[in-house]
Amino acid sequence: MRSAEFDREKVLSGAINAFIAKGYNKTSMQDLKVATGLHPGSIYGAFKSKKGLMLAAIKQYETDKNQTFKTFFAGKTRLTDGILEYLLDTVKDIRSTKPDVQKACLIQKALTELNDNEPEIEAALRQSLSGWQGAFTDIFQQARENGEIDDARTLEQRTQSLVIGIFGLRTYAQIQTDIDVLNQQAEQIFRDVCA
Amino acid sequence: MRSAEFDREKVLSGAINAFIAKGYNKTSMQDLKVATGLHPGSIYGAFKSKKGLMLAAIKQYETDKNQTFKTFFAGKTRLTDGILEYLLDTVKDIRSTKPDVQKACLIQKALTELNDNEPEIEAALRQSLSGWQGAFTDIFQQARENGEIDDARTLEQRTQSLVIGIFGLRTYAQIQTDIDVLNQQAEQIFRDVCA
DNA sequence: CACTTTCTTGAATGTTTATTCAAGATATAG
DNA sequence: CTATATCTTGAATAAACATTCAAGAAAGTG
Repeated sequence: MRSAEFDREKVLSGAINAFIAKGYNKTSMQDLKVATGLHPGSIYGAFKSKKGLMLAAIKQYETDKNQTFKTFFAGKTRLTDGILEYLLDTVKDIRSTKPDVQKACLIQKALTELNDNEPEIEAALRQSLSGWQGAFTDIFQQARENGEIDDARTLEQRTQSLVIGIFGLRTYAQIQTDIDVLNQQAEQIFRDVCA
Repeated sequence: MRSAEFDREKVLSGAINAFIAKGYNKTSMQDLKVATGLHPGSIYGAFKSKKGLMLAAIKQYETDKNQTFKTFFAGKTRLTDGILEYLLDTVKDIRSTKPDVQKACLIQKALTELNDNEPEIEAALRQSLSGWQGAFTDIFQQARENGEIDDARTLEQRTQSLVIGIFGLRTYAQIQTDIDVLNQQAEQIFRDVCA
Protein backbone atom coordinates (compact mmCIF):
# COMPACT_ATOMS: atom_id res chain seq x y z
CA MET A 1 0.00 0.00 0.00
CA ARG A 2 0.98 3.53 -0.64
CA SER A 3 -0.67 6.86 -0.11
CA ALA A 4 -0.94 9.63 -2.69
CA GLU A 5 1.97 12.05 -2.86
CA PHE A 6 0.13 15.12 -4.03
CA ASP A 7 -1.59 17.71 -1.87
CA ARG A 8 -5.27 17.37 -2.72
CA GLU A 9 -6.09 20.97 -1.83
CA LYS A 10 -3.32 22.39 -3.97
CA VAL A 11 -4.24 20.18 -6.89
CA LEU A 12 -7.88 21.23 -6.70
CA SER A 13 -6.93 24.87 -6.24
CA GLY A 14 -4.93 24.68 -9.46
CA ALA A 15 -7.74 22.92 -11.25
CA ILE A 16 -10.22 25.56 -10.06
CA ASN A 17 -8.05 28.35 -11.44
CA ALA A 18 -7.64 26.56 -14.76
CA PHE A 19 -11.36 25.88 -15.10
CA ILE A 20 -12.16 29.50 -14.25
CA ALA A 21 -9.59 30.86 -16.69
CA LYS A 22 -10.52 28.79 -19.71
CA GLY A 23 -13.87 27.24 -18.90
CA TYR A 24 -14.54 23.55 -18.48
CA ASN A 25 -14.56 22.59 -22.15
CA LYS A 26 -11.56 24.63 -23.26
CA THR A 27 -9.36 23.48 -20.37
CA SER A 28 -7.30 20.66 -21.84
CA MET A 29 -5.66 17.80 -20.02
CA GLN A 30 -2.39 19.52 -20.87
CA ASP A 31 -3.60 22.66 -19.07
CA LEU A 32 -4.67 20.57 -16.09
CA LYS A 33 -1.34 18.81 -16.01
CA VAL A 34 0.41 22.18 -15.72
CA ALA A 35 -2.16 23.64 -13.31
CA THR A 36 -2.23 20.69 -10.95
CA GLY A 37 1.31 19.36 -11.35
CA LEU A 38 -0.18 15.90 -11.83
CA HIS A 39 0.43 13.65 -14.81
CA PRO A 40 -2.61 12.39 -16.74
CA GLY A 41 -2.36 8.93 -15.20
CA SER A 42 -2.47 10.35 -11.68
CA ILE A 43 -5.42 12.56 -12.47
CA TYR A 44 -7.34 9.59 -13.82
CA GLY A 45 -6.25 7.47 -10.90
CA ALA A 46 -7.41 10.01 -8.35
CA PHE A 47 -10.41 11.59 -10.05
CA LYS A 48 -11.51 9.03 -12.64
CA SER A 49 -11.82 11.57 -15.49
CA LYS A 50 -11.74 15.23 -16.42
CA LYS A 51 -15.37 15.45 -15.35
CA GLY A 52 -14.48 13.82 -12.04
CA LEU A 53 -11.82 16.44 -11.46
CA MET A 54 -14.34 19.16 -12.27
CA LEU A 55 -16.82 17.69 -9.78
CA ALA A 56 -14.14 17.61 -7.09
CA ALA A 57 -13.15 21.17 -7.99
CA ILE A 58 -16.74 22.36 -7.64
CA LYS A 59 -17.02 20.71 -4.23
CA GLN A 60 -13.76 22.27 -3.07
CA TYR A 61 -14.82 25.66 -4.41
CA GLU A 62 -18.09 25.38 -2.55
CA THR A 63 -16.31 24.56 0.70
CA ASP A 64 -13.87 27.44 0.29
CA LYS A 65 -16.64 29.92 -0.48
CA ASN A 66 -18.76 28.77 2.45
CA GLN A 67 -15.77 29.40 4.66
CA THR A 68 -15.25 32.98 3.51
CA PHE A 69 -18.98 33.60 3.49
CA LYS A 70 -19.09 33.24 7.25
CA THR A 71 -16.38 35.85 7.75
CA PHE A 72 -18.61 38.54 6.27
CA PHE A 73 -21.30 38.08 8.87
CA ALA A 74 -19.48 36.72 11.93
CA GLY A 75 -19.96 38.97 14.93
CA LYS A 76 -21.91 41.62 13.03
CA THR A 77 -24.73 43.39 14.83
CA ARG A 78 -26.10 44.70 11.53
CA LEU A 79 -26.29 41.79 9.08
CA THR A 80 -27.07 44.11 6.17
CA ASP A 81 -23.62 45.66 6.63
CA GLY A 82 -22.24 42.25 5.81
CA ILE A 83 -24.26 42.10 2.61
CA LEU A 84 -22.85 45.40 1.39
CA GLU A 85 -19.36 44.22 2.29
CA TYR A 86 -20.00 41.00 0.43
CA LEU A 87 -21.05 42.89 -2.70
CA LEU A 88 -18.10 45.26 -2.60
CA ASP A 89 -15.74 42.35 -2.02
CA THR A 90 -17.20 40.63 -5.07
CA VAL A 91 -16.19 43.65 -7.14
CA LYS A 92 -12.75 43.61 -5.55
CA ASP A 93 -12.48 39.90 -6.34
CA ILE A 94 -13.41 40.45 -9.99
CA ARG A 95 -10.91 43.26 -10.46
CA SER A 96 -8.07 42.21 -8.23
CA THR A 97 -4.81 44.18 -8.51
CA LYS A 98 -3.94 43.24 -12.09
CA PRO A 99 -6.27 45.14 -14.40
CA ASP A 100 -6.36 42.62 -17.23
CA VAL A 101 -6.61 39.50 -15.13
CA GLN A 102 -10.18 39.17 -14.00
CA LYS A 103 -11.45 36.45 -11.78
CA ALA A 104 -14.78 34.86 -12.41
CA CYS A 105 -16.90 32.54 -10.29
CA LEU A 106 -16.44 28.86 -11.12
CA ILE A 107 -20.08 28.10 -10.50
CA GLN A 108 -21.44 30.91 -12.63
CA LYS A 109 -18.98 30.26 -15.45
CA ALA A 110 -19.78 26.55 -15.55
CA LEU A 111 -23.50 27.26 -15.28
CA THR A 112 -23.44 29.51 -18.32
CA GLU A 113 -21.14 27.25 -20.30
CA LEU A 114 -22.92 23.99 -19.75
CA ASN A 115 -25.37 22.68 -22.23
CA ASP A 116 -27.32 19.55 -21.45
CA ASN A 117 -25.51 16.19 -21.55
CA GLU A 118 -23.59 16.98 -18.37
CA PRO A 119 -26.21 16.13 -15.75
CA GLU A 120 -23.71 15.32 -13.01
CA ILE A 121 -22.00 18.68 -13.26
CA GLU A 122 -25.33 20.44 -13.47
CA ALA A 123 -26.47 18.67 -10.33
CA ALA A 124 -23.32 19.69 -8.50
CA LEU A 125 -23.78 23.32 -9.54
CA ARG A 126 -27.44 23.24 -8.50
CA GLN A 127 -26.53 21.93 -5.09
CA SER A 128 -23.77 24.45 -4.63
CA LEU A 129 -26.06 27.34 -5.55
CA SER A 130 -28.82 26.00 -3.39
CA GLY A 131 -26.53 26.12 -0.37
CA TRP A 132 -25.41 29.63 -1.24
CA GLN A 133 -28.99 30.83 -1.49
CA GLY A 134 -29.91 29.11 1.74
CA ALA A 135 -27.08 30.90 3.50
CA PHE A 136 -28.29 34.25 2.20
CA THR A 137 -31.83 33.49 3.29
CA ASP A 138 -30.56 32.74 6.80
CA ILE A 139 -28.82 36.11 6.84
CA PHE A 140 -31.98 37.89 5.72
CA GLN A 141 -33.90 35.98 8.39
CA GLN A 142 -31.61 37.34 11.09
CA ALA A 143 -31.72 40.82 9.55
CA ARG A 144 -35.51 40.64 9.67
CA GLU A 145 -35.42 39.67 13.34
CA ASN A 146 -33.12 42.63 13.97
CA GLY A 147 -35.61 44.92 12.27
CA GLU A 148 -33.08 45.90 9.58
CA ILE A 149 -35.48 44.96 6.79
CA ASP A 150 -39.26 44.85 6.61
CA ASP A 151 -41.80 42.30 5.41
CA ALA A 152 -42.59 43.93 2.08
CA ARG A 153 -40.85 41.06 0.33
CA THR A 154 -40.17 37.51 1.41
CA LEU A 155 -36.72 36.37 2.46
CA GLU A 156 -36.58 34.21 -0.65
CA GLN A 157 -37.43 37.11 -2.92
CA ARG A 158 -34.66 39.19 -1.43
CA THR A 159 -32.24 36.32 -1.80
CA GLN A 160 -33.19 35.86 -5.45
CA SER A 161 -32.74 39.55 -6.15
CA LEU A 162 -29.34 39.50 -4.51
CA VAL A 163 -28.16 36.43 -6.42
CA ILE A 164 -29.42 37.90 -9.68
CA GLY A 165 -27.59 41.12 -8.87
CA ILE A 166 -24.33 39.32 -8.19
CA PHE A 167 -24.63 37.24 -11.37
CA GLY A 168 -25.35 40.37 -13.36
CA LEU A 169 -22.51 42.29 -11.76
CA ARG A 170 -20.01 39.56 -12.60
CA THR A 171 -21.17 39.36 -16.19
CA TYR A 172 -21.18 43.12 -16.56
CA ALA A 173 -17.64 43.26 -15.21
CA GLN A 174 -16.47 41.45 -18.32
CA ILE A 175 -16.99 44.62 -20.36
CA GLN A 176 -17.02 47.32 -17.70
CA THR A 177 -13.45 48.04 -16.69
CA ASP A 178 -14.22 51.08 -14.54
CA ILE A 179 -14.15 49.85 -10.96
CA ASP A 180 -15.98 52.93 -9.70
CA VAL A 181 -18.96 52.07 -11.87
CA LEU A 182 -18.93 48.51 -10.55
CA ASN A 183 -18.76 49.66 -6.92
CA GLN A 184 -21.56 52.13 -7.55
CA GLN A 185 -23.72 49.40 -9.04
CA ALA A 186 -22.86 47.06 -6.17
CA GLU A 187 -24.13 49.69 -3.76
CA GLN A 188 -27.26 50.12 -5.85
CA ILE A 189 -27.94 46.38 -5.67
CA PHE A 190 -27.51 46.58 -1.91
CA ARG A 191 -30.03 49.41 -1.65
CA ASP A 192 -32.53 47.64 -3.88
CA VAL A 193 -32.23 44.33 -2.05
CA CYS A 194 -32.42 45.73 1.47
CA ALA A 195 -35.01 48.44 0.81
CA MET B 1 -18.71 34.36 -62.22
CA ARG B 2 -21.21 32.77 -59.97
CA SER B 3 -23.04 33.95 -56.88
CA ALA B 4 -23.49 31.99 -53.70
CA GLU B 5 -26.41 29.59 -53.58
CA PHE B 6 -27.14 29.70 -49.88
CA ASP B 7 -29.39 32.15 -48.07
CA ARG B 8 -27.05 34.15 -45.87
CA GLU B 9 -29.70 34.97 -43.30
CA LYS B 10 -30.76 31.36 -42.88
CA VAL B 11 -27.18 30.20 -42.62
CA LEU B 12 -26.41 32.77 -39.95
CA SER B 13 -29.64 32.01 -38.13
CA GLY B 14 -28.62 28.35 -37.95
CA ALA B 15 -25.13 29.28 -36.81
CA ILE B 16 -26.55 31.56 -34.10
CA ASN B 17 -28.72 28.76 -32.74
CA ALA B 18 -25.80 26.35 -32.75
CA PHE B 19 -23.48 28.79 -30.99
CA ILE B 20 -26.15 29.55 -28.39
CA ALA B 21 -26.90 25.88 -27.79
CA LYS B 22 -23.34 24.64 -27.37
CA GLY B 23 -21.25 27.75 -26.96
CA TYR B 24 -18.56 28.92 -29.33
CA ASN B 25 -15.85 26.45 -28.38
CA LYS B 26 -17.98 23.36 -28.11
CA THR B 27 -19.76 23.95 -31.43
CA SER B 28 -17.85 21.80 -33.91
CA MET B 29 -17.59 22.23 -37.64
CA GLN B 30 -19.78 19.14 -37.87
CA ASP B 31 -22.44 20.91 -35.79
CA LEU B 32 -22.16 23.97 -37.99
CA LYS B 33 -22.45 21.88 -41.12
CA VAL B 34 -25.76 20.50 -39.86
CA ALA B 35 -26.97 23.83 -38.48
CA THR B 36 -26.18 25.87 -41.56
CA GLY B 37 -26.58 23.24 -44.29
CA LEU B 38 -23.23 24.34 -45.67
CA HIS B 39 -20.26 22.07 -46.25
CA PRO B 40 -16.97 23.00 -44.61
CA GLY B 41 -15.51 24.30 -47.85
CA SER B 42 -18.40 26.69 -48.36
CA ILE B 43 -18.20 27.97 -44.81
CA TYR B 44 -14.52 28.68 -45.25
CA GLY B 45 -15.14 30.22 -48.65
CA ALA B 46 -17.82 32.54 -47.33
CA PHE B 47 -16.65 33.29 -43.79
CA LYS B 48 -12.94 32.49 -43.83
CA SER B 49 -13.00 30.43 -40.61
CA LYS B 50 -15.09 29.33 -37.67
CA LYS B 51 -14.22 32.59 -35.99
CA GLY B 52 -15.31 34.48 -39.11
CA LEU B 53 -18.65 32.73 -38.99
CA MET B 54 -18.99 33.63 -35.32
CA LEU B 55 -18.25 37.29 -36.07
CA ALA B 56 -20.86 37.30 -38.84
CA ALA B 57 -23.31 35.57 -36.49
CA ILE B 58 -22.76 38.20 -33.81
CA LYS B 59 -23.35 40.98 -36.32
CA GLN B 60 -26.54 39.33 -37.57
CA TYR B 61 -27.72 38.75 -34.00
CA GLU B 62 -27.11 42.40 -33.21
CA THR B 63 -29.12 43.51 -36.23
CA ASP B 64 -32.00 41.18 -35.38
CA LYS B 65 -32.08 42.32 -31.77
CA ASN B 66 -31.98 46.00 -32.69
CA GLN B 67 -34.97 45.37 -34.92
CA THR B 68 -37.08 43.78 -32.20
CA PHE B 69 -35.85 46.32 -29.66
CA LYS B 70 -37.64 49.08 -31.54
CA THR B 71 -40.94 47.22 -31.44
CA PHE B 72 -41.04 47.46 -27.66
CA PHE B 73 -40.99 51.23 -27.65
CA ALA B 74 -42.53 52.22 -30.98
CA GLY B 75 -45.60 54.41 -30.48
CA LYS B 76 -45.52 54.17 -26.69
CA THR B 77 -46.54 57.20 -24.68
CA ARG B 78 -45.01 55.71 -21.53
CA LEU B 79 -41.53 54.47 -22.37
CA THR B 80 -41.20 52.73 -19.03
CA ASP B 81 -44.07 50.44 -20.05
CA GLY B 82 -41.82 49.25 -22.84
CA ILE B 83 -39.04 48.48 -20.38
CA LEU B 84 -41.31 46.26 -18.31
CA GLU B 85 -42.50 44.54 -21.48
CA TYR B 86 -38.92 44.06 -22.55
CA LEU B 87 -38.06 42.41 -19.24
CA LEU B 88 -41.09 40.13 -19.27
CA ASP B 89 -40.39 39.19 -22.88
CA THR B 90 -36.85 38.29 -21.90
CA VAL B 91 -38.27 35.79 -19.42
CA LYS B 92 -40.63 34.46 -22.08
CA ASP B 93 -37.70 34.14 -24.48
CA ILE B 94 -35.67 32.18 -21.93
CA ARG B 95 -38.50 29.77 -21.18
CA SER B 96 -40.21 29.44 -24.51
CA THR B 97 -42.86 26.71 -24.88
CA LYS B 98 -40.56 23.73 -24.40
CA PRO B 99 -39.57 23.49 -20.75
CA ASP B 100 -36.17 21.88 -21.21
CA VAL B 101 -35.05 23.92 -24.20
CA GLN B 102 -33.93 27.26 -22.92
CA LYS B 103 -32.71 30.03 -25.09
CA ALA B 104 -29.79 32.11 -24.03
CA CYS B 105 -28.39 35.34 -25.39
CA LEU B 106 -25.54 34.84 -27.86
CA ILE B 107 -23.74 37.93 -26.65
CA GLN B 108 -23.95 37.08 -22.96
CA LYS B 109 -23.02 33.45 -23.51
CA ALA B 110 -19.99 34.34 -25.63
CA LEU B 111 -18.99 37.07 -23.19
CA THR B 112 -18.92 34.64 -20.27
CA GLU B 113 -17.26 31.88 -22.24
CA LEU B 114 -14.45 33.86 -23.81
CA ASN B 115 -11.08 34.03 -22.25
CA ASP B 116 -8.46 36.34 -23.70
CA ASN B 117 -6.84 35.34 -27.01
CA GLU B 118 -9.99 36.11 -28.96
CA PRO B 119 -9.68 39.89 -29.26
CA GLU B 120 -11.73 40.15 -32.45
CA ILE B 121 -14.72 38.38 -30.94
CA GLU B 122 -14.37 40.37 -27.75
CA ALA B 123 -14.36 43.59 -29.77
CA ALA B 124 -17.50 42.55 -31.64
CA LEU B 125 -19.26 41.74 -28.36
CA ARG B 126 -18.18 45.05 -26.85
CA GLN B 127 -19.54 46.95 -29.80
CA SER B 128 -22.80 45.05 -29.76
CA LEU B 129 -23.30 45.70 -26.07
CA SER B 130 -22.35 49.31 -26.43
CA GLY B 131 -25.11 49.78 -28.98
CA TRP B 132 -27.59 48.00 -26.75
CA GLN B 133 -26.73 50.21 -23.80
CA GLY B 134 -26.91 53.31 -25.94
CA ALA B 135 -30.40 52.34 -27.05
CA PHE B 136 -31.51 51.92 -23.44
CA THR B 137 -30.02 55.26 -22.49
CA ASP B 138 -31.99 56.90 -25.29
CA ILE B 139 -35.16 55.34 -23.91
CA PHE B 140 -34.41 56.58 -20.41
CA GLN B 141 -33.71 60.02 -21.87
CA GLN B 142 -37.18 60.13 -23.41
CA ALA B 143 -38.71 58.74 -20.24
CA ARG B 144 -37.00 61.52 -18.32
CA GLU B 145 -38.40 64.13 -20.69
CA ASN B 146 -41.84 62.60 -20.17
CA GLY B 147 -41.43 62.92 -16.43
CA GLU B 148 -41.73 59.14 -15.95
CA ILE B 149 -38.47 59.00 -14.02
CA ASP B 150 -36.62 61.53 -11.91
CA ASP B 151 -33.04 62.77 -11.74
CA ALA B 152 -32.02 60.82 -8.67
CA ARG B 153 -29.76 58.69 -10.87
CA THR B 154 -28.16 59.39 -14.21
CA LEU B 155 -29.46 57.81 -17.39
CA GLU B 156 -26.26 55.77 -17.60
CA GLN B 157 -26.66 54.46 -14.07
CA ARG B 158 -30.19 53.31 -14.81
CA THR B 159 -29.01 51.66 -18.02
CA GLN B 160 -26.25 49.85 -16.18
CA SER B 161 -28.66 48.62 -13.51
CA LEU B 162 -31.03 47.36 -16.19
CA VAL B 163 -28.31 45.54 -18.14
CA ILE B 164 -26.98 43.98 -14.93
CA GLY B 165 -30.51 42.91 -14.07
CA ILE B 166 -31.05 41.27 -17.45
CA PHE B 167 -27.68 39.51 -17.31
CA GLY B 168 -28.48 38.27 -13.83
CA LEU B 169 -31.96 37.17 -14.79
CA ARG B 170 -30.68 35.12 -17.72
CA THR B 171 -28.03 33.45 -15.60
CA TYR B 172 -30.47 32.77 -12.80
CA ALA B 173 -32.89 31.20 -15.26
CA GLN B 174 -30.39 28.40 -15.78
CA ILE B 175 -31.26 26.99 -12.37
CA GLN B 176 -34.63 28.58 -11.66
CA THR B 177 -37.27 26.68 -13.59
CA ASP B 178 -40.26 28.39 -12.01
CA ILE B 179 -41.42 30.98 -14.53
CA ASP B 180 -43.48 32.81 -11.90
CA VAL B 181 -40.36 33.48 -9.88
CA LEU B 182 -38.60 34.80 -12.97
CA ASN B 183 -41.50 37.08 -13.88
CA GLN B 184 -41.66 38.33 -10.31
CA GLN B 185 -37.96 39.12 -10.35
CA ALA B 186 -38.28 40.78 -13.75
CA GLU B 187 -40.92 43.08 -12.27
CA GLN B 188 -38.68 43.76 -9.31
CA ILE B 189 -35.85 44.78 -11.62
CA PHE B 190 -38.26 47.10 -13.41
CA ARG B 191 -39.29 48.74 -10.16
CA ASP B 192 -35.71 49.14 -8.99
CA VAL B 193 -34.53 50.58 -12.30
CA CYS B 194 -37.38 53.02 -12.79
CA ALA B 195 -37.79 54.09 -9.17
C1' DC C 1 14.71 -7.13 4.28
C1' DA C 2 11.38 -8.88 0.90
C1' DC C 3 6.56 -8.67 -0.67
C1' DT C 4 2.65 -6.63 -2.14
C1' DT C 5 -0.04 -2.94 -3.06
C1' DT C 6 -0.65 1.48 -4.86
C1' DC C 7 1.12 5.58 -7.02
C1' DT C 8 3.71 7.97 -10.67
C1' DT C 9 5.33 8.51 -15.15
C1' DG C 10 4.98 9.58 -19.94
C1' DA C 11 4.46 7.45 -24.18
C1' DA C 12 0.75 5.16 -27.01
C1' DT C 13 -4.07 5.11 -28.54
C1' DG C 14 -7.92 6.19 -31.09
C1' DT C 15 -11.10 9.83 -31.63
C1' DT C 16 -12.37 14.43 -32.75
C1' DT C 17 -11.06 18.74 -34.23
C1' DA C 18 -10.47 22.91 -37.56
C1' DT C 19 -8.83 23.59 -41.92
C1' DT C 20 -7.40 22.65 -46.78
C1' DC C 21 -7.90 21.26 -51.32
C1' DA C 22 -8.71 19.07 -55.77
C1' DA C 23 -12.46 17.72 -58.54
C1' DG C 24 -16.96 18.53 -60.25
C1' DA C 25 -20.97 21.79 -60.91
C1' DT C 26 -23.07 26.02 -62.30
C1' DA C 27 -23.99 30.67 -63.04
C1' DT C 28 -22.75 34.84 -65.65
C1' DA C 29 -20.29 37.33 -69.49
C1' DG C 30 -19.00 37.75 -74.15
C1' DC D 1 -22.65 28.32 -77.07
C1' DT D 2 -18.02 28.81 -75.04
C1' DA D 3 -15.15 30.40 -71.63
C1' DT D 4 -14.15 31.50 -67.13
C1' DA D 5 -14.75 32.61 -62.74
C1' DT D 6 -16.65 31.14 -58.52
C1' DC D 7 -19.21 28.01 -55.81
C1' DT D 8 -20.10 23.32 -53.90
C1' DT D 9 -18.69 18.97 -52.43
C1' DG D 10 -16.67 15.75 -49.36
C1' DA D 11 -12.54 13.37 -48.70
C1' DA D 12 -7.76 14.31 -46.97
C1' DT D 13 -4.79 16.35 -43.43
C1' DA D 14 -2.47 17.46 -39.50
C1' DA D 15 -2.96 18.92 -34.93
C1' DA D 16 -5.15 18.50 -30.46
C1' DC D 17 -7.84 15.99 -27.63
C1' DA D 18 -9.32 12.73 -23.55
C1' DT D 19 -8.13 8.47 -22.06
C1' DT D 20 -5.43 4.11 -21.34
C1' DC D 21 -1.70 1.41 -20.02
C1' DA D 22 2.67 -0.86 -19.15
C1' DA D 23 6.77 -0.06 -16.74
C1' DG D 24 9.24 1.86 -12.88
C1' DA D 25 9.16 3.82 -8.06
C1' DA D 26 7.98 3.96 -3.42
C1' DA D 27 5.34 3.32 0.63
C1' DG D 28 3.32 0.19 4.14
C1' DT D 29 3.27 -4.70 6.09
C1' DG D 30 5.06 -8.70 8.16
